[in-house]
Amino acid sequence: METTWAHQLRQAGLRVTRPRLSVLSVLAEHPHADADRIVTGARELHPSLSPQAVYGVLKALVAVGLARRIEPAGAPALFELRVGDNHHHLVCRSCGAVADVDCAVGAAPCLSPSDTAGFVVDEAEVVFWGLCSTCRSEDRQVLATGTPAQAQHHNRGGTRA
Amino acid sequence: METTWAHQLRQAGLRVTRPRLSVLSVLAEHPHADADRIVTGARELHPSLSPQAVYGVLKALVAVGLARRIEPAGAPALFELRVGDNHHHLVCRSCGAVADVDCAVGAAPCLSPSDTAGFVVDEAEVVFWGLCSTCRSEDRQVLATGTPAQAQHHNRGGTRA
DNA sequence: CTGTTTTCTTGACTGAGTCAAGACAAGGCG
DNA sequence: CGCCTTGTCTTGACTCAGTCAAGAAAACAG
Repeated sequence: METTWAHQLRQAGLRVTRPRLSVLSVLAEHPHADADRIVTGARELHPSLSPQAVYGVLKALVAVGLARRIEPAGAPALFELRVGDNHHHLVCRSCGAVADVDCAVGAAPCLSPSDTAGFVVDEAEVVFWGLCSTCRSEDRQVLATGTPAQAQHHNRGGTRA
Repeated sequence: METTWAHQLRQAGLRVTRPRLSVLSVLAEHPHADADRIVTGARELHPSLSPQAVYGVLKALVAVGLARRIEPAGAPALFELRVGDNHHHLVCRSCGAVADVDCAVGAAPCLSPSDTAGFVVDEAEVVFWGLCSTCRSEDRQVLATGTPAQAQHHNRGGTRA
């Protein structure tokens, strides 16, 4: 497995370094991690790793197509290793948890707008907003308990599938 | 026209103030403006207007449903007055220009994911990424002239429909 | 093993947006 | 019409995510 990362890096023309392998391994474990979580996770494998190094690694991985960057509105960017299949995302309004959804309609751009207004479209990005099952039950509990405080972002950047 | 804004504000339970009317009028002229452009534009009507006031006004307008906030990846948030019809957006990768697209499939959520992974979805947000006609011709020109520099973001936050 | 080139570390910096305290204005009431 | 309350705006400090740049370190070709 780890060896596979090395191969993929080399094939992409990137050197195989500990920071890169660490970041890849964190991404494999946490399929929708933000930069901060990646720093924390990768430091278990490479304690001296700096945030800037992670930003650099992520930029490189995205540039060669080994990772993909997604930016749900109002949250820091998330990164995932699932690339090349133009899948979409479910995002929880309450906790920020993200889940993958296979693209129903074949290859990118899986949808086409009715009127392109002169644009040449190459990708359709779809984000489904809603509440994950955990937050729904929490909200019910909150209501049942009588606590009126409205649900806020409890634990941003979740990775629960 | 201006009077209509006043009515809408009052109906929403907001006081009618010069900053709010100025922001609304800028949004009417520039249907996809970012905060910065709104500050600049609104200052023509109300020179002492501060950026923070604009942030406050925008937050209030969004909260009462008079405006909608969109956040294309990699760009500052944009605001629009077209609300309540769950339409979607075309975004130019090169200059950031945004155009509206009517939602092909009825009311929100106009799409439903195949597998909701336990989420309860209430909105499907769609962004079509591509190149606007202007940037396409510019890029062709660049190629024709032999300049190898790849197209970057020339003029973010455009409002061209 | 050595040299070249990429990559990482360290640290300063930017841009977008938030938070908080006090000044000011909108509009209800007398 | 003018005062008073309350919501809104101004001013200014601050946060968070991410970028830029210079030098140190590590990868890999030979």
